[in-house]
This record gives sequence, structure tokens and C-alpha cells, in this order.
Amino acid sequence: KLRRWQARSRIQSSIERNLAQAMNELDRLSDQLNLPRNVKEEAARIYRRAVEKGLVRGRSIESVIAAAIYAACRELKIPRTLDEIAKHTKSSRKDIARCYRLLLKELDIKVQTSDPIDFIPRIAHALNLSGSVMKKAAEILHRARSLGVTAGNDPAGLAAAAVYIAAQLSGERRTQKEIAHVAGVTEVTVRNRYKELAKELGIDLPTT
Amino acid sequence: MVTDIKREIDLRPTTKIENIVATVILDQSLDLNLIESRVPNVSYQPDQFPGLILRLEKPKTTALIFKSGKMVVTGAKSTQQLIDAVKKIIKLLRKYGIKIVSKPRIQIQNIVASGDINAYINLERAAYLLEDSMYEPEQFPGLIHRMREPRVVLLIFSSGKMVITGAKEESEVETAVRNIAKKLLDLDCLLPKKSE
DNA sequence: GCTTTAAAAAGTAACTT
DNA sequence: AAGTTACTTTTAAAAGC
Repeated sequence: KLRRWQARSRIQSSIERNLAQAMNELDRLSDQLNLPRNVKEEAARIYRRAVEKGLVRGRSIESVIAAAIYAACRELKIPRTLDEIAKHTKSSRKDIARCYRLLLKELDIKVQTSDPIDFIPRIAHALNLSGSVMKKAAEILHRARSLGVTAGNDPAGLAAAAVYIAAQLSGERRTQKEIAHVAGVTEVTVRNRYKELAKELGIDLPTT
Repeated sequence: MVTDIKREIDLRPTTKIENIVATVILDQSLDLNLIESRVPNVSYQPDQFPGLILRLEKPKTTALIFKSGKMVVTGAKSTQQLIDAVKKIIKLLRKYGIKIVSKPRIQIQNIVASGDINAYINLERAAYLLEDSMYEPEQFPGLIHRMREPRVVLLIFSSGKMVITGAKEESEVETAVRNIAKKLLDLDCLLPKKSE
């Protein structure tokens, strides 16, 4: 009896120690990634469930916390790429992605395919672009999706291309380099995507 | 309309075996250091990997040879190529004085193939309606689907092309492509390539 | 889990020219 | 901006860390 109590106590304290450490990591990453409070809270819920299910055993707390954050971002549609999250940890993108898939499967978390439209505000705000540019960029992506020309493309690259086109059309021109930088993709990707979008949607860009 | 699409995808799917991975068992142990010193074009770095690497040019294949006498042969595009490669490897070893007495036991472990159903695929819709599938364009452009029967994994692209892997028998490849084509058609995830 | 092999798909990335 | 090369994903086995 006493033994069982001791064993349970030991397990509980280890879970608590793990949680305490994980929450510290979550605090740090939330600050560095400027995560909204609801994302942070959801990530904490996900992590707690992961610990209770014993999913953290044999894995680094940091990788699982990072994966929980990514899962929370996806659930709440707050755009954060796996790469930016990984940038703030010692874990590799690959390792975090593996933990993310595990969390989705084991905790029955349902996530929709990333919507490139969700990335528009971040890019536009970082470049001080107007709301009308954002509106126009969103419309471009809506039309592109209905035409099925966005399949398989990186949502960040699509959003960057749409913002580039919308900014050009609105006279609030930004360079491909600036947009690529804030979107976290290369100039080549912005160029490839915007050319395809313009072609498929029949958009004529002002000559540069 | 629908029947036309059905005719298109049911008769047009093409498949091609791209790589066969097999294990070969020679019931005897091998001295990898001896092989490395006698056979040209081999690589053996035990601190990096326990197997000795031997590349064949003709059936363009690569063999990983272990001291236990077991080996892994990769790169063959047909069962015949695989058999030819194994015969050639043994002949090569014998040519350099390595005694091989037992007849090799070959076992196919994995078949990788490419396929094409000749219709565009709405991956977002498929990811939503197809069980056991994952589509993360942020990470990889293809939708990953784990099929239960046959038990293979498919990497499906919007172009209608795909990769089938995990098959143990050549027939599973075609069956898998036929299965997925029908399922995608039933889920209304296909868009014919040529109109009319 | 990792290490090594091969191969396709399509997108993205990092260098050269 | 074009071209190359290379990495992302998936699969399986071998012996050993």
C-alpha cells in the first residue's frame, strides 16, 4: 500500500517536473515567437495531454513542446511555419515534424490544410501595406484556389506572391526581395509563384 | 461526363517499377576486409556503416554486403535485373578468389514504382475525404496515403502522377493505383486532363 | 532512433554562370 | 534569370551503436 503510494507519488512528481520544465520552454518560445495567448494555452493543453498519454518518453521535451505549439497554431489558424519554430530550439525541423505527426495521431487532433490566406496579414503588416492590398491579395488566392492552381505549393510562397501582385496593382510596390524576406521564402519562389498566379488569373502587372 | 472520366482513368493508369530492394542470403560468413582488398570499386568503412558497398554498372545496382553473408541489393528495375545483378555479384566475388558455395536466396523486400492516372487531383479535397492521408504542402507537395490493401504507401501529386512504395509484389503496384484511382473518382477528386 | 543504398514524384533552396 | 545540384517525403533490409 505504502509502496503503491510511493510509486504513484514518484510518477506524479516526474510528470510535474516534466510539465514544469515544459512550461518554462513554452513561456520562452511563446515570447520569442510572439504567440497569442490562446495559442500558448492550447499548446499547453496539448502538451499536458501528450504527457498524460506518455508520448514524451524517449523524446526531448523541447521537440514535443515545439510540436504542440505548431499543432496549436494550425488548429487556431495562426500562421507559424515549422522552420520558424525550429529556429528557436535546438531541435531539427524534421524531429519536430515527427512529434507533430505523433500528436495529431495519438491525440486525435484534426487540422485542415494550411490556408495561404492566413499568411497575408503577417506579410502585409511587416511591410506596412494597406488593408486594401490585403483584401486584394486574399481575393487573388481565393480565385487561384478555385482554379486549382495552388496545389502542392508552399502556402507562405503563395501568400508572398499574392501580396506582391496586390501591392503592385495598388501602387504600394514592394520588391520581391522584401516580400520574400518577411515571408520566409526565396525571391525565386516569389517570382515563380507570382508569374504563375498572374498567368492563370489573367492579371497584367504594371511593367517594372 | 462521369462515365467518360471513368473510362479515362480506368484504362489509362500507367505504372513503372523504378526500384526493387531485396535481401540476398548466402549461408556463410564473409571477410569484408579481404573483399575490400581484392575487389575493385568497393567501399568499406566499418566505422561509418557495417556493410561493404559494391556498385554494378550493368544492371545498374548497388549491393550492401555484410560479414554475416547477407546482403541488400538496390536499384534493380525488374525481377530479372535483380537476378542478373545477384549472379553478377557472385561471379565477381569468385573472380577475385572469394569462395561462395551456397546458392543465394533472394527475397524482395520493397518495390518502388511511379504511376500516372492521367487526371488532375484535387489534393485538398482528397486530404479531407480520404482516410489515412496527410497533405502538408508546407513540407512536401504530395499527399501521403497509407493504403491497407494492398499495404503500400502512395505519394500522390496534383498532376495525377504518384509514387507507390512498400509493395512486396509487382502486382500490388497496379492494384494500388487502380484502387486509388477509383477511390478518388468516387470522392469526386479528379479533373480530366483533356476536355471533351 | 541513427548510420547506408536506390528511386520516383514536385516544390523549394543554394550555388554558378 | 537560367542551370546544376541537392534536399524535402515514403519504403525495406542488413549489423551495430
